[in-house]
Amino acid sequence: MPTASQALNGRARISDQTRKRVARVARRLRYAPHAAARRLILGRSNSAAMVPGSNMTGMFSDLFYRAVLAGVGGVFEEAGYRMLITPPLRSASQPPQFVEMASAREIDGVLVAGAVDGRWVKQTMDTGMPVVLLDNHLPGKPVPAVVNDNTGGAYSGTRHLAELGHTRIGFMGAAVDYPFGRETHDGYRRALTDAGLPVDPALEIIIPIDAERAREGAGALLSLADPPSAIFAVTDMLALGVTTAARERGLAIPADLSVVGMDDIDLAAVTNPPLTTVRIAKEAMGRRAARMLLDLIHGDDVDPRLVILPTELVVRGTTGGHR
Amino acid sequence: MPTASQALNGRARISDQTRKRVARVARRLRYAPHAAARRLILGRSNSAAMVPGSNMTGMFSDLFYRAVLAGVGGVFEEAGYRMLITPPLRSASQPPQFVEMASAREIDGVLVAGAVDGRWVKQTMDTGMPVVLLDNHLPGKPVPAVVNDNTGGAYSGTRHLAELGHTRIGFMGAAVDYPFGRETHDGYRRALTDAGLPVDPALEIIIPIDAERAREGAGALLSLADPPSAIFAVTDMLALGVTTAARERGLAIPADLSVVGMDDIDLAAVTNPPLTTVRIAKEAMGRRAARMLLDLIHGDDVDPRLVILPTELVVRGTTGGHR
DNA sequence: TTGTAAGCGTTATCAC
DNA sequence: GTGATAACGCTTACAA
Repeated sequence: MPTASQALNGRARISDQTRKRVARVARRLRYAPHAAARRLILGRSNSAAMVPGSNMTGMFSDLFYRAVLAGVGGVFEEAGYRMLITPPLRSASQPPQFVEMASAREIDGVLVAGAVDGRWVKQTMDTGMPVVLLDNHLPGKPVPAVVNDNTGGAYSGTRHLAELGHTRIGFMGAAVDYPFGRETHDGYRRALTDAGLPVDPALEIIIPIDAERAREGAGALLSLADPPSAIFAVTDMLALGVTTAARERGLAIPADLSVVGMDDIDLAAVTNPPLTTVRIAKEAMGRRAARMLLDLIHGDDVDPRLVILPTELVVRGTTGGHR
Repeated sequence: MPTASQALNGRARISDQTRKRVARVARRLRYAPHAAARRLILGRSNSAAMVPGSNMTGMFSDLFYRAVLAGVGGVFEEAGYRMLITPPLRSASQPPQFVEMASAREIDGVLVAGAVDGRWVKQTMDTGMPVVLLDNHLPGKPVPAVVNDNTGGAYSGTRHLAELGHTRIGFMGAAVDYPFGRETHDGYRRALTDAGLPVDPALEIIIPIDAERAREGAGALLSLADPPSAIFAVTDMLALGVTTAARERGLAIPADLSVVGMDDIDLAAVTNPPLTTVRIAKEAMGRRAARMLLDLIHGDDVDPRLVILPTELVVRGTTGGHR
């Protein structure tokens, strides 16, 4: 029996002939090793949990996380690791599924994407289970994390509008309870200040990420007595809601209203007109976080603990000079 | 050691005092049983794989499958089962992750939602692993499945329009490679025929499920020399694309164009005007499929193998009489 | 009521 | 280069 194991796993001093014979028989018998038995003796499962944070409404459908997931999946697959996605968080009082999976040693590590209660993260790390945060970080806590430069991204999107001559620039922010919301807001305000523009709270609106809500919100902004001539939205979905609202009011884009989004989802390039946006390195985020987790699992120290990925302004058709 | 096991699992003749003492110590030691060891001896893992079918790519899937997932998750949680979601299908030639997980006995059953290559389903079932299909069925194969009455749903949506006096009723179908596409098309045509209306292929358009594509497609239909006065779309997202296109052309809904969708996603009730649609019992679909899988896992026979859930026409504000 | 021994399927260790 | 043996952590039969 050990011979078979050795042969199949390509481990040790086994003659080529035996190896082939074993392989043939295994195939004929449709033999597949029992995962539980392997992980019991090996002490690892070669799998990790991918946890959709509570801000992640859709799962795969969410265009943002789909790209992130592709990055994570690619690295895992290459490393022979399996990614298990856990269901959306359940009844708040009970520990989420990943906590149980971690304490039962079903997985070797945890990757949390987005908003999560820090308590569960701590509890999981306390058992020695590696955890990496993605698109989120717990300020002040030494939890390894990979995030986008949200502040810098919002800054550059807003600055782009200011440089085009806009002086009344609206802000459509996200009502989410993880740093993304605050950081984008900071970036927007800082850009205004640096451009010598006043901050006007009347031009700021903060809503859940949802194209329909964005449409309504944008409608409100555009109905102002002194409406903005440009709007920075913190995600492309929100920006698309803004363009819809503008269309409904007969406003031409970018002639009457300039719009900048953030993400650069696939859809952004093919809308009419194509969306000017701040590109987030989504796949890179996923890849980086996955590698970090793998390093942690292998016992290597990761440095730095917080990786901040730069954004890139992509100027397309929804922004133009202020008349 | 066995005493501890018995005490914790509430199995046998253990004194209440011992039981409590064991529980206290376990908590203090933060003891959690090792999943791999348990499933090795018990022969089951109390977990099942939830597989997102290959049609679940775009954002449409979001709202539809979220509801389905809620149904599945509820039943599983109640039964003490864990649901593991596998990543979207990878490079086509390799077996998808659920096949490997099944052959390694990592899971006790598989729930596939949507389009899937029948080959992998067969291979999995051949190993004795229970499989249930959800929102999909393999015609002619005895794979247990829970589906919506797509034909009947499309029929009732179309008939509703015919009964309102519309004689030129457009069809916006889904280009997907699982029965849903064909079935909805059948239902539409049958309703026309039964209403004594001619089938005009010029009024039919079949596109990927995507609001943006629907907008373009609807634009084409509405630009016809003799345009339809009503459109039946096979999903709410498509229907929403139609209403957007109509708005762009200055058409009033329902005065100038009646629209019916299918799904009844949450969004449908709050659009302006609210969408008339054919409601799919999404949560019930999930619950039913989950129970079926659990029965199969417990060795019970399920009967019938194919469960077809009825739809319900929900008349709201996007349909009106033909002038 | 409790403790002892066996065994689930795999791999690592060690004689042969 | 190959085969026996032990061990991973747990649960279940069975003996005390």
